[in-house]
Amino acid sequence: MPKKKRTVTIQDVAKKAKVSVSTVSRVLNGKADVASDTQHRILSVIDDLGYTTNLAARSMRSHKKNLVGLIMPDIAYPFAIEVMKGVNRAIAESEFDLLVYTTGDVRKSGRAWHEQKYVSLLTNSISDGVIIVAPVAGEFNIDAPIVSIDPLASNPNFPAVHATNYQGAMDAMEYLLGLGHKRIGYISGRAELESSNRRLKGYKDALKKAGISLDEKLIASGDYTTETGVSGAQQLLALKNPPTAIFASNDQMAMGVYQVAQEMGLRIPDDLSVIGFDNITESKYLGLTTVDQFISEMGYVATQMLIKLINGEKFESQTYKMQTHLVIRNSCRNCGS
Amino acid sequence: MPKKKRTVTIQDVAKKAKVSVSTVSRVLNGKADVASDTQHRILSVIDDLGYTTNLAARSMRSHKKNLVGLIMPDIAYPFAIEVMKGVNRAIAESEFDLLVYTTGDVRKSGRAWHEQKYVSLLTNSISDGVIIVAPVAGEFNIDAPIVSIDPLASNPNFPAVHATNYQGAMDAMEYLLGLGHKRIGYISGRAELESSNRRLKGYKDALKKAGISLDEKLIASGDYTTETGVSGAQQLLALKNPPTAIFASNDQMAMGVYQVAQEMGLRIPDDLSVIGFDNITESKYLGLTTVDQFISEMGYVATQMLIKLINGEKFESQTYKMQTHLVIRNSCRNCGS
DNA sequence: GTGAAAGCGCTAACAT
DNA sequence: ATGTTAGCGCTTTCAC
Repeated sequence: MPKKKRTVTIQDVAKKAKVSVSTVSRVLNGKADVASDTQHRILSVIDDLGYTTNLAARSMRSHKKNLVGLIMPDIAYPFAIEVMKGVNRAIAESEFDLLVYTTGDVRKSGRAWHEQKYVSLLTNSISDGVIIVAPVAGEFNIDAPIVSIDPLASNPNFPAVHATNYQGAMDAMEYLLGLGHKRIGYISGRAELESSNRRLKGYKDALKKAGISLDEKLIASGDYTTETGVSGAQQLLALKNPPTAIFASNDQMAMGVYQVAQEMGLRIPDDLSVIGFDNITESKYLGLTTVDQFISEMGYVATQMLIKLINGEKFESQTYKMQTHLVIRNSCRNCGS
Repeated sequence: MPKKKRTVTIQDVAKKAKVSVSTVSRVLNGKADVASDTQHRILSVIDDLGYTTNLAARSMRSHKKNLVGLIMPDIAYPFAIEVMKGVNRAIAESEFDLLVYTTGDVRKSGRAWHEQKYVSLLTNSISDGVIIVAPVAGEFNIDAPIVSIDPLASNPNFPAVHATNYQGAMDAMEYLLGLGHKRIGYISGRAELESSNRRLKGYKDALKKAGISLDEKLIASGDYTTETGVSGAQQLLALKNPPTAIFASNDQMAMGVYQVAQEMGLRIPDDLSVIGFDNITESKYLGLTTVDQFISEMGYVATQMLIKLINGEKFESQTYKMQTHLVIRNSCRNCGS
């Protein structure tokens, strides 16, 4: 067990195997024209010395890294974790490895800067392409493959995976309206994201369709964090004429609403119907109704898209829509009363 | 928005700013001795060109990467996610960035090989040190800083973060014994891990202390996955003289036990007491009693240890013990009857 | 089938 | 204060 030995290089292998570095390199890269005799010798030396290729050096020359990067907000964010699971699954089925970068809290300043930095770093340094979850920046001055999940509203430029956000919000609203609710509060998400826009539009259109005029006071603004779910719910429930139902535009905010309802002694769903988009956190155990989207699938699909891009394969669409799905976990006994 | 331009190098910056590459490099690395005039010129060129430094090239020369690697099992594994949150928090407070590598399913073959490969890759290529969660391999032929979380039993060689596994198991057993249980089943974890050993020893010692002789049939072997929780519970409950309580050596396996109990129509905890180590998954919503350990804290602490190692700081202990904590979420009405 | 040598983009002496 | 130059470890022509 040699201790402080310096890192083993291809030179060391070459020397010990009494061949040139180029021959070792050939073996390392599975080139055909190496005598199987030398091949085996080299292989055994590699094993002996415990040599592993220095990725940095390799990628510097060959420009092929077999690595994809995943850039996402702070992983305290459950959505990101779900995505990561899906990405991981696709990676396991591929020849690529995964590098994960987190940009820190969504609300922290400097996020956009981080994101830009990481994208550049990853693409021109060590990875062949990147997946960005809920990005901040809209453009990246690089031409390496990028796929985003839950992209910016303003950015139709590059491939992305979306949920059927509009339809999902409509489904949620139609459910609530069907129960007889007339005053339905809404807590919005990060305004710059497409998902947030589409969900809000679903909310508004559903009201219009039902012939209910929009009351701006019933819309609280949030950013997809539990904290804004709490503050949104407090704001809405403090109204003179509070809503009988609250549609939180994601699951984390729905949890915030749930907390506030508990504190105020409101029973769910009898005193207050709560519905959330996405289904990740504890909400499923608490019986909140949700619009599910198959988040880990989004990661899976995005990864497959990215790999195709990297390999230069063509594929039909630049965007992919995941179906959402209304799940009623709890029904209301005296709704709209 | 120039499209297919090849990647911008330090040379391009130097040329455009009419200085040498070394001057650019100095600016990039915040060296003092650059005229603030040239400094600004260079900075603005960098901005213009959208230049970012090629990490691979840099790390190849400087051997300083400001990156720590986290190597862990497939992230479907909830323990790993918790750890990652803690690591991420420590990273956010530091000058380092985080690279995450997953080695795939614990049960898949080739894991040890992957792990070795990643450790080498990460340490000699792109990161300054690594954290390994629940490792497979016991030794690594590199001398870069390594910290492990939930390490192998056989490996006192390098720094690690443990839970107070023995004490936790004792606490759990004393609780069950205190309820009057005489036949307590046990489902073991991945045998090669220290945590598994210590927990099992706690189980055995607690029985001995209570004067109950060990019945080997009451020990089912598992590997910390829900599947083995299921199979273990099936095995134990199929005994002629089945246990009245089951101590699953982690939370995921406790969930497996819970599932089996449900299927068999056993009420928890009245028909069967179930206790699990760790507290991560749904078990907390289902009222299972658990021995909590503050898993994300383990990630946090491990990261801080690693950073100290990287910076060459000395610190007292090579290992760190996280306290565990028995949480009774559900009490039993007719236990031991 | 194998070796020599150039060079990827960068940093760190060593010059000036 | 700035430029010149020698590599870091690897892959890849181009020889032989």
